[in-house]
Amino acid sequence: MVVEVELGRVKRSGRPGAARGVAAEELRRHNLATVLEHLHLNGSATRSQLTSITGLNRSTVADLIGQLTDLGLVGEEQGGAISGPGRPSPVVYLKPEGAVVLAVEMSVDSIAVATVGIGGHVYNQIRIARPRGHFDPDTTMSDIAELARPLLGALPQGHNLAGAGAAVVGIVRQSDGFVHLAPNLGWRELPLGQMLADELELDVPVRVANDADLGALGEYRRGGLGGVRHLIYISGEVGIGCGVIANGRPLHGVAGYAGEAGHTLVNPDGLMCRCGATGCWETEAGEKPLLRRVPAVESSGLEAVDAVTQLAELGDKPTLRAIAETGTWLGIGISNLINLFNPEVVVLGGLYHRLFDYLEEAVGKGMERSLAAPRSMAQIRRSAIGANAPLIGAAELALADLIDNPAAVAAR
Amino acid sequence: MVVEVELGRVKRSGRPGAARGVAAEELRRHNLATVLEHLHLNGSATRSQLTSITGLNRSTVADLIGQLTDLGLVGEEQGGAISGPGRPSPVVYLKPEGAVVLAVEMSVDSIAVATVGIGGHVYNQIRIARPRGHFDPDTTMSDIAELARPLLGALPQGHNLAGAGAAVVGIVRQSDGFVHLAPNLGWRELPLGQMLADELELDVPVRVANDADLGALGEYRRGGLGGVRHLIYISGEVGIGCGVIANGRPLHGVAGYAGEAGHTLVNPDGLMCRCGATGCWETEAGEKPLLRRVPAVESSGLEAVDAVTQLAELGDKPTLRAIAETGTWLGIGISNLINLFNPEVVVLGGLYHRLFDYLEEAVGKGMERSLAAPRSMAQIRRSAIGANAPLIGAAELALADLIDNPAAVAAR
DNA sequence: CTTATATGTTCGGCAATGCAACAAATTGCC
DNA sequence: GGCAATTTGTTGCATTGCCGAACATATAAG
Repeated sequence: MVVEVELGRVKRSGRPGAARGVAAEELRRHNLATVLEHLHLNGSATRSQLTSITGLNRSTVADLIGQLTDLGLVGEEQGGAISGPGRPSPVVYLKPEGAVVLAVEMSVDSIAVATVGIGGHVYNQIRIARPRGHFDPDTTMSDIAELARPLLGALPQGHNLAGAGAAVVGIVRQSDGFVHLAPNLGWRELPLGQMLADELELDVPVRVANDADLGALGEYRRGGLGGVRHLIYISGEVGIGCGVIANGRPLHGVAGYAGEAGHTLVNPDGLMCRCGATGCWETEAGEKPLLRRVPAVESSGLEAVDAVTQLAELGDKPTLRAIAETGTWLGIGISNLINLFNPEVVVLGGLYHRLFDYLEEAVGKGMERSLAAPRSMAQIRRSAIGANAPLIGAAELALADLIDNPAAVAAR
Repeated sequence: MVVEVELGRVKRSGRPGAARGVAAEELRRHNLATVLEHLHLNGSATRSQLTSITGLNRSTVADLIGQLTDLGLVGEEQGGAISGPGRPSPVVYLKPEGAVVLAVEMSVDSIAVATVGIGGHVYNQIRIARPRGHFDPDTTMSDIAELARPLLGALPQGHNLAGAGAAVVGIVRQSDGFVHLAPNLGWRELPLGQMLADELELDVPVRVANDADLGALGEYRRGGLGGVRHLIYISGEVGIGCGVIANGRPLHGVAGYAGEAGHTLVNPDGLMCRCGATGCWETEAGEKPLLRRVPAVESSGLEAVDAVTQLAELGDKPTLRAIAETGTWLGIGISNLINLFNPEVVVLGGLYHRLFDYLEEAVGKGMERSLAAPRSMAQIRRSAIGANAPLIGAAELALADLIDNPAAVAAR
């Protein structure tokens, strides 16, 4: 059988777009990354397993593991694995404290911070609710710093902080973490990456990305999806956010606007959207239309979506109908995405994660309009990591730098 | 400045999905591919230019060029380049006969064959019209073989046939050229790659892909778009086909259905589509709705779209209005694609290429509903290579194997 | 206790790139 | 015409990194 093997990425100085050759050191970087990524995604493995998985020679793998050990990223342990005849192979395990990242999430109605070690170990995590509305960016930065401080203080002795990642509800230029627009926070043209770096006073790179894109990344890398390489993550907050992983790679478009599915057309006869156009998906399937369809919600004292959830749990018929109607529109929009991206999995996050049980059937109905073949390949799933998908994704984003080039990053 | 450098792909035996390490030979493959691809896309370059472009050492580049020369793929020439002080650097040029491919296109109302050398040199090309309708696959295969024979015979002495590529109006599994479905040709579940290989009796690999995907590839690689890495190609034939290049890579989805934009929803109040759903994009913006909107067309003796074109050229008001209405719907669909993919360029091919001048304004109007920012980055263009985009793309698909691994392929 | 088996370890070989020194070919200046 | 400055090709050696073979080690099975 023949499979395609894809080498990783290097950073090198040079002008953008130029075709670059590579030297021998690049081989090493790639092979270190291959081993480390396997451990990160699949957990511990014996040396002999790593040998067969990478296809490299025993002696090469031994050398690679030696280097990762020197970098403080892995350790070895005798006798962990089930063994047959022959000399037992030691189990190689990750040391989470060898590479820790700070993950940050700036969502519509909460901010969250977590410390995460390589392998996905979450040391600590805090999320605090915030009322919706526009926040002064500087206040938000200092709020985050205040949440982060105790978490960083609680990390084990001798840990190695390797980076920070942040998810934000807005359009982000990933190269430098510049936020073009975050309507739900009232932010425009903000050098968020730099601001976070300044405020956190950490001497590590800070990466920023869109929350739905990171939700997709989180689900892709840590959602227990096995070999899935094509997935869509749909997050309902105020609007509808959408992150796409195509063939194992996040889709951004030229400036990070890719996946703005909330403002695609599904109903020309629909209402006017806040974007100025008519009939956008999120005006039919977002939070606002859901609440509009539940008459009882305003009379309750609860936060709106909580009230809907509670009514649904009580089996309130009008509420269930409202959810179903919303779900049908959700499914209609998903059918478009299925036709366009032919994914293996569509993960529902945010609002849809909470209401999944009540939505599922109606979503399936709405999806009926998509082409039968791609629909049959696409599985609709509730988010496995729930509300934390963007936060986990932010950690993955920060860890990716290290995993791509362990020697360069861990050496700092 | 720091740029990302992406290494290419290798073929290696092993189980799919396994993380593979790479050895030294892989470096060479990658560097050969880098040099060859640069020449293929940008034409001749001096050795010193190649040195600075690749970032490799002078002596390494000399060695690489030596190997490509031995493979018969390039030659060197003194004095071609403008020179300043210092020893002049010889110009490295491609020898198109060093790697020739056969390109095939099976479209709705024509079939075409071309012989193309590396660097994009088209030796010969034939296209014959066919009435629409369902064709026996075997007849089509022998028709293609008959067209191909004289073209292959006319190739220069000592040429090296390196592969064949085929574009087909249907859903294709690219790994083995298996056609799931080609509704406009009446084909289902057809091992087209194998059939073509058998019929053509060429001892080279045959690659098959969807025509819109290859239209996108053709425009991307040979459409004179410079550094554009995000583009969408929209081909109007009977339906609407759509090929996407995202960050320089074709988007296929898990089984090749990605880009089936023709059956995305734009108008719930619209007509029933042949796919069974209502309000699909192609029922508003495809060829059929266009013809439906031109009352005069049936009374003319011409082939339908030719008649429309002729009426438009004559300035017939009802026809221009019909085209504009179609164009507006086309633009509405494009606005969805712009929100979802954030491309730099949207190339209009097929039907829309022919009617571009009459469509352009209305398309712009339809696009107004997309988000302002991604819209402002997306340029709508008429196809630069016109009706041949899928055919050129088929050649590029076949040449890609060689470019990715010059030593392995050219050695045969 | 022996044998078969699988894996770690060591060391020499090989492939590919980089580097430095030198040679060659051009421009420009006198 | 000659010479310096500049750029690039060429050559030989150093370095990096992977592979393979031989050997050592640790287990299971009989």
